Amino acid sequence: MSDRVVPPAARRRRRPTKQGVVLSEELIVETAMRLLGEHGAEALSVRRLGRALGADPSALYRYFRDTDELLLAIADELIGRTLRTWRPSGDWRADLRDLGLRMHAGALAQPQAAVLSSYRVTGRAYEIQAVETALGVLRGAGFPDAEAVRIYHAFVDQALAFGALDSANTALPKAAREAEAAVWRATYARLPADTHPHIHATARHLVVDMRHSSYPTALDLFLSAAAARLAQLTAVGDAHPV
Amino acid sequence: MSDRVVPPAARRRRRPTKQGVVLSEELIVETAMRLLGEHGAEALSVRRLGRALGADPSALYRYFRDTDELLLAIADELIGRTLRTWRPSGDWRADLRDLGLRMHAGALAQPQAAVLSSYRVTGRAYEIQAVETALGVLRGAGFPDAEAVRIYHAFVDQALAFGALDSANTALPKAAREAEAAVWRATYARLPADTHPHIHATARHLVVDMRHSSYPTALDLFLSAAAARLAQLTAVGDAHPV
DNA sequence: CACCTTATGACAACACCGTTGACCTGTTAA
DNA sequence: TTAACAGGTCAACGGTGTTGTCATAAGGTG
Repeated sequence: MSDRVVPPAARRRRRPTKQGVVLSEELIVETAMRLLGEHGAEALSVRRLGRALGADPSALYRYFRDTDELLLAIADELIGRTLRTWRPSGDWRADLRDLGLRMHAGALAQPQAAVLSSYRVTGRAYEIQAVETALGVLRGAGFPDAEAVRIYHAFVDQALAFGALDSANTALPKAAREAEAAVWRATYARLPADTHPHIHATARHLVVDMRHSSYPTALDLFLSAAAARLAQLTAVGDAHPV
Repeated sequence: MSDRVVPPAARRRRRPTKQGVVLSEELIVETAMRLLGEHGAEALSVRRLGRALGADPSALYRYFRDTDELLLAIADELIGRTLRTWRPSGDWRADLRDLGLRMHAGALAQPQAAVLSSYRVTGRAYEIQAVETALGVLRGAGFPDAEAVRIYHAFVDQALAFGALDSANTALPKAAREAEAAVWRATYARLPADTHPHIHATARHLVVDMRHSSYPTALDLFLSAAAARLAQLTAVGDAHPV
């Protein structure tokens, strides 16, 4: 059955479920995100979602072709929330920095959804808007098209990848997370100087540093390198004007 | 039943299965990796693995507490393989570049194991060895301890994060992956100039660039920035010698 | 050699999962 | 007023991870 899903625009009959709930794409996505936030990634199944909504699980297939399409809708909503409050200042470096930090924070706000969706291309409205915006910042800064795309790609993947990595860690069961923190104190900090000189010498820093996300550091290094590259390109451009 | 798994050292009775196979932790991990390599991510289930081994699925629970523990065993083997062939040249930048690319390639070689293990700290032998090695490269290059740790953290997280991101994409069902490729051609490449000027102007580059991993770009930017930072630190160090 | 213990494999069952074809019914447009 | 049909429901299929129970061959002991 491939024509089960009716495009949102064409929906007109809002028939309530047995339990009196009127379904909609928005309500389903909202409920899914609530489930994720409350009970973790494994709580998101078609059946559970149906139960949470007060509808038969199969009713969801009138709104999403399959679970993957639902996941993409969740991802896009996440992007939308991140983008909604962002305002460009005109300084490309500050703008990208702000955007990156917002994406990262947005991922951490919904770790389970971020883990499941960070590596997907949705092709949906918010995502398109985000691409357009970020590309605009880079082209406005003076990056030539090919370079703007390269830098954009690395920038957005870096934000998504770190967001997912840190989200996955956040979403870990409490016991596992504490066990990992203990490893740095109990294992690494106690390695002797003769077998592990470098770890031994820096143990103090490792214990402190490894607790936090390294994304801010990675982001700043990224922006520095991008700025250097822009300066280089501009210099060449000036030497050989079109 | 929590004491189902007998520690490998205590195993003595090697009773063959009905089909004449003698099980072992190594054989199971090997077979799992072969299965993954041959038939993709979705081919790895306890039942399939049992079938491939010529044993009842439940027999695997004598060797691994659950599928997660099996996956960590696979991941550990993966780390070992990645590190085993790496040799430092003495040029810190080339060495880090090589290490990063190897980690990334290693992740892509076993995508689903990478996805599930990238955000974990194991504290096991291979991991410790990797930390010691990478820290040694950075300190050898002249980074002061605190800075070496900062850079190390960002470097390793970046490699892991991109490895996981690209792995997750690789591990996608074929249909979903093709759908994503199509989104760039069918959706993004066709946006009109008046509503989405930046995407429209760079569509040609986007279609080509978004197909590949952006890790090499991100890695090179990272190394450039780190080199610049080192030069800066060294200059300060020379100006104010201890 | 025979006996006993027990590690380990096999079996069957459980509770889930995503998905779909067939059916039924309330909403809506004509 | 009514007929069409969108959309909710039901039941089923074939998969999944996991576990309680049982059978038996391996290996130590005498």
